[in-house]
Amino acid sequence: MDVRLTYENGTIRVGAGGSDAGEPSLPPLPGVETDPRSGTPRAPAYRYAAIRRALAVAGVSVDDHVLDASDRAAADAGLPDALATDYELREYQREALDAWRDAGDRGVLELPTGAGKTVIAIRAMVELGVPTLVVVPTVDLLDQWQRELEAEFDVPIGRFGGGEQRREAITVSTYDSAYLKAESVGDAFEFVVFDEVHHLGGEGYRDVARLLAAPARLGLTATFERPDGAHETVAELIGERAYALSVDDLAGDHLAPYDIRRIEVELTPDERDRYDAKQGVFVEYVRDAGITFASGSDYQKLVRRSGNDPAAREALLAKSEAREIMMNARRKVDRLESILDRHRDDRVIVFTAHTDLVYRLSERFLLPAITAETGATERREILSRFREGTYGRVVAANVLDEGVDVPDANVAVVLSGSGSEREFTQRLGRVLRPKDDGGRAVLYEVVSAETAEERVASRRR
DNA sequence: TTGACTCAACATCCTTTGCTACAA
DNA sequence: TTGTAGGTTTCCATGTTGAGTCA
Repeated sequence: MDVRLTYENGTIRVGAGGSDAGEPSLPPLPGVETDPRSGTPRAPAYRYAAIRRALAVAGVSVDDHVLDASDRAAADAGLPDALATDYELREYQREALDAWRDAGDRGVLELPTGAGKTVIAIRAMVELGVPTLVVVPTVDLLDQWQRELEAEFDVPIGRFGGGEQRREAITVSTYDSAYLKAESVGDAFEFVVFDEVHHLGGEGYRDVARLLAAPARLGLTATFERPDGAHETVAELIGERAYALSVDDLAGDHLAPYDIRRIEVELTPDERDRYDAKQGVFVEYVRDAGITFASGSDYQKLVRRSGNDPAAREALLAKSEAREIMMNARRKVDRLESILDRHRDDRVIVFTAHTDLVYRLSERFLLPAITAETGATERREILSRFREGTYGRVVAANVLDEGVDVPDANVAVVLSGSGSEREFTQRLGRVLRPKDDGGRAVLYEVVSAETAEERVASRRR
């Protein structure tokens, strides 16, 4: 018996081979179901590798055409000979890559920002020598990867995203463009790299991984686990976490040593009155309605309830106002003044959660500001002046957390932020590139005393 | 090519407590 | 009596991004 495998719009079609007519009697194959309309057995494309393994175990001979497009692309580009690198991996990078290869060329590497995840992926591309798709969350990262790959390899680099749709044997793509194109190019790559792979947990983005047939899959992130538990879906699509290092494993060695200093400020009497009143409305509603917050999704229940329960809506609005009061407290701004004084000669990034505060700080301390409203040109200008030293400090909302090439700094001030461990790790990562003078980095965390922010702050650590 | 705009998607959003209806 | 699941079928608000459209 002989089974024919083909790729079709994001699925693997399992059909009879040429040797005998009719449907073959198949061993149980992972993910394969019979399409009710056409009567054809097929599976989501990400099952391709598992199907191949199951058929091999059952001793079934296979007529495999799934990656024909990938093979043609490899031949056209002269792969694998065209891929080479002189770069020597550091010891932990080598260990990480070996762990991934031992896991069957599948899985996620969890390494802190600045640990050199890109070079590990490039080395993996050289070792596999097959057509590869690199998927990233932002256009900024798209540019960075394209530059790196063009510097390293002597082949044209394709690009999906930022207004360009050009496929090559080695191609970089945004998650959004990959989502739009996955069905039509799912058979053209044998290896796929997901940078900042935690994004793949999003409802829509996970389809990108489902529709690609690529058997080799590498996920890169600094923070694999997601509060909503969706990292389990990522593990199913990409593979389990194969290797992990924390910031502390590398600090002092390959990353700068650092201190975290927590500063508590009191609310002003007026802020305290308003905060207690608003927070009280929320807490009272939660208590009366008997809502518990046993799991993360319980908050969603409250939000849904607010759709037709005016009291729930009022409670949420009150909570939102209370949050704003504690996060933008007046004395945080006063405290920032003394921190900026103390670090006159250092390179400082100030992080906030709200854009209003960014502009207030920008006005009061004459700091260049970056928010979502800052255009691409102006943003590049500010970051480049920060890089060359014209600016010694910059203030930003959540913009600089991820996916942007931010110049080196040695002092971070978190005036406000969410309870997200990911956000905190990313912000810390902004000051951890090793310093020429071997100096320590410092992160200040400014928190309003006796507010919910104390809980928020401990959650993210 | 660019810039301004809209739209959709994603992420965070969290108190110190014990209800109510139904099935086994 | 005891133990367990409950329910919705999208979304109070703010911030951020990429893609697409149009001038």
